[in-house]
Amino acid sequence: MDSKIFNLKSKLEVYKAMTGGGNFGDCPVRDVIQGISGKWSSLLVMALAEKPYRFGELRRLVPDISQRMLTQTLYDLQRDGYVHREVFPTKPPSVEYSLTDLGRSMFAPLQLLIQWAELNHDAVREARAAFDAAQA
Amino acid sequence: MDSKIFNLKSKLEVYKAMTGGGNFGDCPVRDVIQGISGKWSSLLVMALAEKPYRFGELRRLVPDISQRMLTQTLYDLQRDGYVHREVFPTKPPSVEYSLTDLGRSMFAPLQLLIQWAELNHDAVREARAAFDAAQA
DNA sequence: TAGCGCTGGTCTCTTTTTGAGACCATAACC
DNA sequence: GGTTATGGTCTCAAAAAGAGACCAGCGCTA
Repeated sequence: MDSKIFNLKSKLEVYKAMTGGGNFGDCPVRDVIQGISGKWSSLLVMALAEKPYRFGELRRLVPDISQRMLTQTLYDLQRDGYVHREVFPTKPPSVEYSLTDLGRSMFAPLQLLIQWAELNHDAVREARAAFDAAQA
Repeated sequence: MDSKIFNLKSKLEVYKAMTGGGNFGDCPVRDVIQGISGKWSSLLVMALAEKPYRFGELRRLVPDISQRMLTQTLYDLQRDGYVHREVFPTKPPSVEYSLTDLGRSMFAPLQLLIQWAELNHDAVREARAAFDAAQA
């Protein structure tokens, strides 16, 4: 009932006003963040932010993803309203995925995080190396 | 082989294997993003951005996290250079976790994503409901 | 002095998620 | 008739996450 996560949220009202009433499953941050923090979500959103892609194109674009996870991640992104899925009646039928307005809206802040990642990749790699060296 | 955190080492081994194999090197974004896109990472970084916390405080603050995952997530965040871990020789010894400069730097864009999540939580929930209704 | 709790973890066991890869129906093309 | 391409699904193994017992050391206190 009185989740401490809500307390955390309260303490973080430095950034926003406190919202009343909340319970266990109602940690908005985690609810939303978890939907886009999957292993492949950000990568796929990043790709679709560039332009719409078809299933096979995405598969070739992100070769490390398994077909199964590509299907599932796109399904989840579609369910959360970030991605639009359209089937074209060609033969064989092709399926195009594109960002919705909500998806584009979400990509704006996500892109900043991605830019940070690109800029600071070396720093993170160095931190890892230093940490592993210290542990050995 | 690191005897410490015996049960938690597999992720580390994967990291090492992939770093050695060069797979992650091909995608800096995924390399970094994956480190902060874990289920609990953003929540813990968010908490530590407010002020340093001790292990037990974090556990009480985020009661849904298991002690095991709290240990591991903090370990991973420390390894990537976002979090500093300091042991104080009190009795019993207490451990304080705080953000590093790199962590604070990363939190800046992360915070924007969190703010987006708070603002658009309702839109995402509605999208989910609509999708589920359409599927039924 | 024998229990009890607090500290920050670790260990084992179970469940959920992810990964690897085979399989499928369709139809055009060779 | 076999090959290619489409966008998937299905199964099984491996990895990650969750639940909860356990641990050592010290202070308290009964």
